[in-house]
Formats: sequence, C-alpha cells, structure tokens
Amino acid sequence: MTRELPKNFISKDYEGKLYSLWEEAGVFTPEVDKKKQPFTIILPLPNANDPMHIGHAMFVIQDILIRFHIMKGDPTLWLPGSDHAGMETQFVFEKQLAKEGKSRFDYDRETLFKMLAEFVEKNRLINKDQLKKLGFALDWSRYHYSMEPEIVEMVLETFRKLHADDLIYRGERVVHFCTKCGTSFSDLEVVYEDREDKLFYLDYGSVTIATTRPETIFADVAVAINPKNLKAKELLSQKAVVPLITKSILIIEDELVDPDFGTGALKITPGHDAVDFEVGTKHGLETLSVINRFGKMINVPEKYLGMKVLAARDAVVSDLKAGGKLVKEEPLRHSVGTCYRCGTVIEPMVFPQWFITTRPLADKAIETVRNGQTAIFPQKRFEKMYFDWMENIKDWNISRQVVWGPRIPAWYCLDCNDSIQVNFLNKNKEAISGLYKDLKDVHPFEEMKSGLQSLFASKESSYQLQDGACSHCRGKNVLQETDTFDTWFLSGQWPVSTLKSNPGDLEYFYPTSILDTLWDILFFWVGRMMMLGIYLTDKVPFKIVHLHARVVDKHGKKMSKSKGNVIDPLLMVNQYGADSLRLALVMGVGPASDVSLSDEKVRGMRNFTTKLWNIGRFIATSDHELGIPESLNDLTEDDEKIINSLNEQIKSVTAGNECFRFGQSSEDLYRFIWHEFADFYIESSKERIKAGDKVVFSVLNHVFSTCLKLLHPFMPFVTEALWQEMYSENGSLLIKEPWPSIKD
RNA sequence: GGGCGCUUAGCUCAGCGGCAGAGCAUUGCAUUCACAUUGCAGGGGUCACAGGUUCAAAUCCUGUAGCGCCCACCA
Repeated sequence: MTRELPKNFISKDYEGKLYSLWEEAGVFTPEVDKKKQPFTIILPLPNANDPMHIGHAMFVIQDILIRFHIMKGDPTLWLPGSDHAGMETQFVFEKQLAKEGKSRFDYDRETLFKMLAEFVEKNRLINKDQLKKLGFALDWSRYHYSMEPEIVEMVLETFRKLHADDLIYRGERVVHFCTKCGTSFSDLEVVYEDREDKLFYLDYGSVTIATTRPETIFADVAVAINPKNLKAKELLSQKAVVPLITKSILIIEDELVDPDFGTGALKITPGHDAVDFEVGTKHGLETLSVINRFGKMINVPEKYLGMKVLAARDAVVSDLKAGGKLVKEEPLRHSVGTCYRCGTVIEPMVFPQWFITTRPLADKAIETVRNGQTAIFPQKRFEKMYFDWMENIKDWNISRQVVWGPRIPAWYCLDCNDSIQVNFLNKNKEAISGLYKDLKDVHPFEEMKSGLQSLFASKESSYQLQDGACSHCRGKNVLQETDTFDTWFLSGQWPVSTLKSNPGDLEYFYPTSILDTLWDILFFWVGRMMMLGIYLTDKVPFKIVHLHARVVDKHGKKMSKSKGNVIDPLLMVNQYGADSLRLALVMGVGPASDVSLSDEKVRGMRNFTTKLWNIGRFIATSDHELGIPESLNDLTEDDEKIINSLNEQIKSVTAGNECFRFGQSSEDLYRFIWHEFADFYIESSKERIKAGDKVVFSVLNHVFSTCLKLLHPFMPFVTEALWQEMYSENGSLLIKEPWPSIKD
C-alpha cells in the first residue's frame, strides 16, 4: 500500500479526531488486572472556574509517563478532576457581583451558595475540553468534581473521624484575617511583603515604647522587656500608662522581646498580634479587641469608633502629638502580612476557629519520607524544604468564613448557647446582627435560619456533630456552623476520596505511583495529602513526588498578566499544534529548573513536527509495500550503524523516562531523528532506492516505526497520525503498540 | 535572621570528573529532488571570580560577588 500524505501535518485536522479515536477505544481506562502492578497518577485538580493557563500545560510530564506506561502494558490510570476552589472562586464571583453593584452581604448564605454553584457549573467543563486539546490521556470515566455529594460526604466523614480521635478542636487564637475577603486564613496563605512604614515612639510614662500600630494602644494590656535588659530591671516594680486613655498597665519580662529593637520595650496587645498573644497567654493577661471583622475600630474612645484602621492610626497619631506623647517617629522597613488573594493587609485577630492538631499527622508524614515510602524528586532540593515545614508545622486552621465550600458539620443549639452572634437578613432583606438572646424575642427562629448569613460562636459554645434536636436540651433551635472548610482540607484527601468512590479502585490503585506538580503547592497540597492520606489509609498517597519546572517567558521572567508576557497554551495549540507545545515544554529542560518558553521555541518544535511528517511522507511515497519488517537481513554497514544507534535510543529513552529525564531523552530523539536518520541515513538511502534496493526499505520502516513509538509519549498526535497513515492494520492504534525493546 | 538554587556562545538553556554542547539568532553557499517549516559549511565561550582536591575540574570541596526563590513571631 502506498499513500500520498499531504505536504504538512495540519495539526487541527487530526487532533480532535485522534483524541476521539483513543477515547472510543477506551485506551485511557485501565483494565484492572490483579496480577499486574498498576501505574497511577492523580491529576492536580485545576480550579473549576479557571480557564487553562500555561502551568496546566506542564501536566504534559504526567501524560508522557502515562502513555509510556500504557505502552509498557501496565494497567494505567490518570484520574482527572476539578476543584471548587472555595476562596478563589468566591473572590472571582464577588468581583462579578461588584460589577452589578452587589456584594455578598446582599444575600443570605443559602442563596449565595446556590448562585456560586451555578456560576461554577457554567465553567466547570471548560477545562475538560482544554485538557483534551493537549492530548492528555485522562480517564474521563473517573472524572470527579470536588463538590460532588459523594466526595463531600467523605470529607465530612474525615472531619468526624479526626474529631473522634481528638485531633479537631475549636481554638481561640490569633488568626490571619482579611477584612476585605471577610475570612481567616492558614499560615500558608499569608504573603509577606516588605513595606515602608513608620515606627512611632510613644511615651508610656515610666517607659517609652516603639510601635508601628499606634491605633491598637487601646488594646494594650502590658509592656514587656527582655529579662537580659538589666538597665530596665527597675521598671518591673513600676507601671506604664497607655496615653490618651491614661490606663495603667503592668511592666513584665519576656524573652520574646528583642532588647535591641526600638527602645527595648514592647507594648503587649494580645488581641492584635501573634507574639503578643503568646506573651499574653504565658502571663495570663487579658485579650482585648479594638478592631472588628470589617477592619473598623470598636471598644475605643468614641471619637475613633467605627473608623477604619488607617484613619484611626492617623487620628491617634495626631492626638498623641497634640498631647505631647509622641516622642519621635522614624521610617521602618519591615515585612507585612497581606492577603494572597486581594493584597489587603492581614489583620491578626483573636476569635475561635476550627483547628486540626497536626503534630501526630506531620510526624508520620516525616517518617514515611525518611524511610523511603515516598521519595521526593529532585530530592536534594525539596526534601529539606519538606522536612523543615513538617517539623515546624503549627496547628492547621481549617475554617474559612467563606460560603463556597462544604460547611463544617457542627451544629449549635442557640438556646444552650444564647450568646452566639447571629447575622441574618430579616423578612425585609435588612441585615440584622446581634446576640441570639437579644434578638430571639423580636425575630422568630425560622426567620433567622432562612435569612442566615453567618454565626459567631464563642470558644465555649457547645456543639454536636449531627443536625436535629439538641442532644442536650432537646430544643429545635439548632443552626449549623456557617464556616466552611479550607479548600485544601478537601483536596488533601483527593487521592483517597476519588479512588474510594469507585469500588475496588482504592485497594488496587492506591498508593498511587507518582504525584507531579509545581513546587509552589508542595506545602499547600502535597504536605496535606501526605498527612491526611496516611491518616485515612495508613499508607502513603503516592510513592514518588515529582516536582516539575515552572514556565517562564523567553527572558526567564515569571509570566504574569500585569507584565503582559503570558503565553496562552491554547493559542499555541491552535497555531503550532499540541505536539509542538508539548515538546517545547519538555525538550532540553533540566529537572525542576524553569522552562523558558517563547513563540520561537514552539515554532522550532513545529518545524520538527513537519520534519517528522515529511520523513514519513518520503518513506510512504517511496516504498510501495509499506510495512514493518519482521526481521532485518542483508544489512549494509550504514544499516547496521543506524540500527545500533536506534538501539541506543531505545535504551536511553526508556531509562530517561524511568527516571524523569525527559529533557534529555526528547533531545536525544530529536537529534537522532533529524540529524542522524534524516540528514544522513535517508539522504544516502536515495541512491539505493534508485538502484532498486529493497533492504533499505526494511531498515527505513523499522527505524521510523520504532521512532514513532519512542516519540509517542512526547508527541502523541503526529506520531499516531503517521501510524494511522502508514502502519496501522485494521485501525490498530500506536498507543496500543508495545514499547520498543532491543531485538538481538 | 535561617535555608536553598542559579551564574556555560548574542539570547534561552542542557551537560555535572576525561577533546566545551543544543535550540534560536548570525555569516556564506546550495536547492525544481520527502521537507524553504529545507540542506551543507562557518563564526562566536578564561564554563561569574579566588583558592583547593585530582594524572585530569565547567563538573568535586572552600570562600567571595551578583541574581532568584523558600522559610521565620523585624514590634
């Protein structure tokens, strides 16, 4: 059979069709064979509301591994999904609401939740098509969405299990709070930025203190000095006086105070600073709050009441100045915590949140990496990061004051806890806020429940883990916690919950083989999966963590919308084909170093695609009996040489794929195919073809068909297209061909 | 403050004990021939710097500088 191939490979004409061909043949859905060792990867689930960006294209590493293992004959599963991404999604949604002149406060939480669910539903499947465009061999029959009832139920079950094991508690601690987003965060979500601020020296009577936050002086409960500060020892018997309110406070000793900073005396404000809270707790001091969840002043002299923090700071400073209490001010460069999402300065505040006791979970997560049950790659660089984080981990605040996400399954009886603050929209859609005991005579319970926005329950509030009448007083006035789970609490269970939802999968495919992701979510996600995966199953969630490179622009700079240097993967796919983009992201890239991507680079890879196509075209048009030879005989020296070189490729590509050296193996293949096979062997074959040599065809077909197999994981479309044109028998697929081995 | 990484051709980067490499860019020539999305040939490098180990160092060790990243309770 001889075929006339078109001059170029028009990727758009083939990609969609080929993907359907694979899907219809079911090659992405593994056959469970208990005698074989499966190969499993869980896809890092993209956010459901996020269109694809270039980072997602790096999943190509996983696709290479997946296709390689499919061809090796392993039962191979790559499980896709999308994440509801609680905070992220709500942020995007609220921006949209703002455009319509609305805000989250205009709705009760149930309505808001429904709106969010609909919003996500519209976008959720977009990235499914996008992932297909890149050729990813995902098993769509096992696709999961993080807000599926079944998945959510497992997450709630985990919460109950942790609770039963005494690993969940409600703690009243300093939490990182964003007054704009209206929610607290875990330590990881705070982004520290260097800022230029002012350091104010204030006269506290017997002592002068230095602070950047004069507006919080109303919440001061002591002044602390370092015990080594001998000069200040005599102060201990005296009192300090908070200016403006002339409040007398204790002077105490604590080694957390840096004797060299400012005056060596630190004002202690447990309500609005984490260190101060620690000092306060140690010394049994009171915690006062002067800033509320909206970033406005409370519990302060009337003139400052209701002011925003920065306005209050200015007012307080000018009053201090007027009162002669401002000793001096100087500029200070220091780092300030900001909200990773909106950039607002994080307000440390004290109120109760749900925490996980992480120490026992982290200890196991450390142990399993130490004893090699999970290996981190590249080891040298990231294992240390992992251990450092796990060793210093603090309890994990898993509650978010965000609507979009699974609600924490705890219920409060309002009659048993009548000091709970209830925030709701009344019948007339007016916002009502107050303590239950003060409101219950005016507003019926049903009104509160149906218009509910949020609850603030004190640390002492009693709760139960199921809905229904109060187990204590049998009362029916029971409301569920309005906080939702940190998204990472849910995605931290993803390997377990997704596999568990298909009978038999957890037993067979877990622990998964490899988890591949960018290093930026090593702690957010990988660390949490390790802790929760081990907790739930007693087994590690994956045997290898592979951290891949970040995509940067052609000058090595991080891509960002504001810099205008982002590359849209789908545009690249349209213009040059998915294979070209894939190869550009992989070829010549060292392990976990940045990938510098540019239009030129993708175009270069497109040229290689064309080259490959034309090699096929040359062979197909020259050889009238196209086919893969069963054996190779009567070989010339050149034939032997190219076959030996091919065998080297088989060895090195196979080895390279096993140990994640894709940059090397793809580069070797590129060089071999273009500069050895095409430039040298094919050129010299032309004479032999003219002379009627048949042996040369057997070698051409042998080498080329083997190259297609070796190249398939990297460039699935063009290789499958060529296979279909040239070697497929009765529609057989390249991806179902066995991986090449060396025949002697 | 602690830790990590990087520095190799004009650009982006591989290589990580044994003659300094690739892609892009660049220079010259060729080409109705599978492919101009091509071929052949060429120019271009004290492998950041300073020491050390070694028969042999871009590669291993120590230090210095510049850049980048991560962690941390800099009020």
